[in-house]
Amino acid sequence: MEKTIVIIDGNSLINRAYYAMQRPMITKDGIYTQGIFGFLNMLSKIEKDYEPGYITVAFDLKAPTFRHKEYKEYKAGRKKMPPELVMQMPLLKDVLRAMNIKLLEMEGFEADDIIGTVAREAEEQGLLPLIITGDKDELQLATDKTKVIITKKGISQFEIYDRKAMIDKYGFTPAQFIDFKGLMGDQSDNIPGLPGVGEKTAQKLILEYGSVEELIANTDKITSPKLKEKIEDNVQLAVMSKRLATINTNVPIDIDFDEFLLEEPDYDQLIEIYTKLEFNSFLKKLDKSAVKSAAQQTIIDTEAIEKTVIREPEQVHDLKLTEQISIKVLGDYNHVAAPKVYGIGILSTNGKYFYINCEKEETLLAAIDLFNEEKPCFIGHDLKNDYYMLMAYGLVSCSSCFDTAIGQYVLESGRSNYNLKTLAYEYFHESLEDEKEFFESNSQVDLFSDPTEIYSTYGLRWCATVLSLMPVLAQKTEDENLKQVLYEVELPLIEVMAAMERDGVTVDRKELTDLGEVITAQVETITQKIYDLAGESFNINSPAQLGPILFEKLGLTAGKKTKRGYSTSAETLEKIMDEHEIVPLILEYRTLTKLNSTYIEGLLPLIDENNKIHAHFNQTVTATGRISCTEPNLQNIPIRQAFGRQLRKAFVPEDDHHTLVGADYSQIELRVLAHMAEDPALIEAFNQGEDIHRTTAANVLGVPKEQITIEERSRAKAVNFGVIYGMSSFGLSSELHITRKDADAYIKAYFEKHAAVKTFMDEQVRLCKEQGYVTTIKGRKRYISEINASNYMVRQVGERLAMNSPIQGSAADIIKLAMIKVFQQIKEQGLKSRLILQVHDELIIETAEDEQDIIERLLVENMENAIDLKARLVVDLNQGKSWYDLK
DNA sequence: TGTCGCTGCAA
DNA sequence: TATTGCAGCGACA
Repeated sequence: MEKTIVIIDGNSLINRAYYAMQRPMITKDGIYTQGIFGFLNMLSKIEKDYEPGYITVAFDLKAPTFRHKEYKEYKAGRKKMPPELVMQMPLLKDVLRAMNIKLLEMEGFEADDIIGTVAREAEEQGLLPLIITGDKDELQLATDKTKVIITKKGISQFEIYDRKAMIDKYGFTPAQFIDFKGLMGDQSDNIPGLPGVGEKTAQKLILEYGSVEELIANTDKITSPKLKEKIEDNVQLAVMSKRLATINTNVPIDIDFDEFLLEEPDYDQLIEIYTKLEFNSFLKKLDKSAVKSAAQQTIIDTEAIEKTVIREPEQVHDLKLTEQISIKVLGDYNHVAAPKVYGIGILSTNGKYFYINCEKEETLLAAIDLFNEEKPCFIGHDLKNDYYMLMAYGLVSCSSCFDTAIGQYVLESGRSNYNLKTLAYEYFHESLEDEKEFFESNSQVDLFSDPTEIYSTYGLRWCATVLSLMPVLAQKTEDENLKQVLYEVELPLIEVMAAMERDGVTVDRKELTDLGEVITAQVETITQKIYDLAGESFNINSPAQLGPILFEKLGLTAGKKTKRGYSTSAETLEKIMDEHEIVPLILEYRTLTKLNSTYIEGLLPLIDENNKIHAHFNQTVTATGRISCTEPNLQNIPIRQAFGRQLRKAFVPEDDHHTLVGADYSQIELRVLAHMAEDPALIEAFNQGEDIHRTTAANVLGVPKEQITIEERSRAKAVNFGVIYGMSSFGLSSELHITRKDADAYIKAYFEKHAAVKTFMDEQVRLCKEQGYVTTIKGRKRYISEINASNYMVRQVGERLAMNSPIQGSAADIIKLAMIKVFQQIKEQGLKSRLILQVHDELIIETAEDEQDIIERLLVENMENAIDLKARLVVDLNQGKSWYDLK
């Protein structure tokens, strides 16, 4: 049987792949990969579909080819490959070499010519050539045996041509395709062709005369005098164009078909490069045993571990724990009802595994007693979950030795997935089933069977993976100077977050529903008015419906456009407030429905039977180091508008014997900036207790502070914000509704008065470009791959991130340190009060009546002294019977 | 049902 | 064409 030989046009295919990908792919180290990724996908599809026996990839070299010698302008003016793609070329070649695929390239010739030569010789050897390219020129190589695949839209679709298919589609043979192109020319290769002859005329002439030569010999038969003249005047050009378009199938290259035989890849090399390129999906497809043996680390072998299942409380008391234990609590919890614990898996550092079956609550309580007495240091993955469940049953001692999710987070705060399964694969090339998969593949149909075995085994696999990961991550964090942020900030914070979640926030259900009713009534009235004014009823929430009504039916002035149509954002509508009375009504409708759906309807189902909301505080979400909050997000409860602020009346202490005490940092980010930039004017202003925005205005405008108007102060405030965000004149101008020129002038004036700030910002950008990341006060890192992008806009984004992240991230470090101290002291002093919320620069403690003074002092002391800054930290205190009163 | 774009809330 | 988030809704595959 004849064997297929796949011959790939490397440059063409990676180009297609690069532009076909919807979004850029980029690794943590800033390597762009989407071209390689698309190329490999295409390659794997071809290998699957055609099962070739031979394969090779041809590349162009930079050196000029014989075509350049013939025609200097050949390929002149062609758009250059973007650097993001250029940097992928050598990497692609590395991958292909690791796959043991022979690469072909030759000075003086293009990939086309090599491909043509290989195809011709392959046919002579009795092989079936299959050419893969995105370049239609190569259609001329099609024969009865040689097929040419042209990629279409993206890389997943393609068309396949042999000689017959060519004739069917174009009406002429592959050889005539060259003549066709000789007449028509080719803009992308800068082949001139005949002036004034386009696709249609060229097609007609070829069908009539068969070739360029025949055409030239028979110009007398051409009826159109103009066309005849054109051809006769440009005979040389047509001949040269044809020659340029002709692929040379006689390149003097040594071809040894044995080298093209499909081979096993060099696994070590391939794995190394896939890992570098973060091609986890391709890694998974590789031969498993080969992948595992190539992993640098190995996972603890669970088969070799001694397993003990414990059911009785007495047995728990006899357990001997090591100082550090890897733990996995198996249970169910959703934050609305009390969590259920099925069992606890414990893997000691001496290699013994215990599974505590907690079917009997006494057994669970005994385990928690044991933890509280022995105070082991826990090692886990997402330890907060384990703590949360155990705290519900009385766990107090939660010292965290390591958390592999958080370890990875400090190494790489930008990623979206910290699943243990994912990390196990990345570090050990080991496939670990997640909980769902594991239980699906192991659970029996018999409902009465004891699930202990499954839980126990799952717990062991989890703990073993965690324990295997810990030393690897510990070493990496040490190598990257991340010990401080990990061990002093993030790990001690875990139990604080778990406790905040567990204690929850009490919500006055009635306050919420009452407000909801008021809103609903108002929404009804407004809706009716809007329908009347519009002359029809429609979905006001749908920009797609609202847009046409406002800007077509009512003829209001349309502002910005979005991808889908008219923008109906508040910003746009505010500009046309006076054009029609429907506009303010729509804005009001928006405000009210937002409050209702997000903050009333959204909140109510999350209240548990004790009137508490247990939000999820996430420690591994933000790229800067802040905490985030979900289900619900309690960090964006309205405050700015008086009406929305009412919602805060629903957030109350759990009973009459408690009050809420809130403490917020005053201008923490600007103080951090003052400190990091060592700006004398800012430091002085803060340490003198001045109103910073007023002082900024006075400095920049050169006017005494007393004379600064409200307006001037508010502008200075926007500028101060702008500085933190990595200000652009465009951003400032749109914020302040002033011209870019004025914004520019303001920024310039600001940086003249605060030269140290300017220096600091420039230095952050410079450092980031040099090392790829920026750091905070506690050494937290943020990698910013955009910083060296060739695209101006992307690079600008990178520069702003480089300026903002150290500030935002340091502020996050500081409040985290304060939270840890506050929490520890509440615990040490045995206080009844509880830290229940953190909102980036603010902490809220549900305070027992008789502890108010001590809590207030504790908050101020620990927050203001969390860290020593050149611009001192100042905390404002508030207290009240609801969150609303904390103002 | 899942995903994306738009919109809007907070620091 | 200013930083970090989360969520509801409508539209669409």
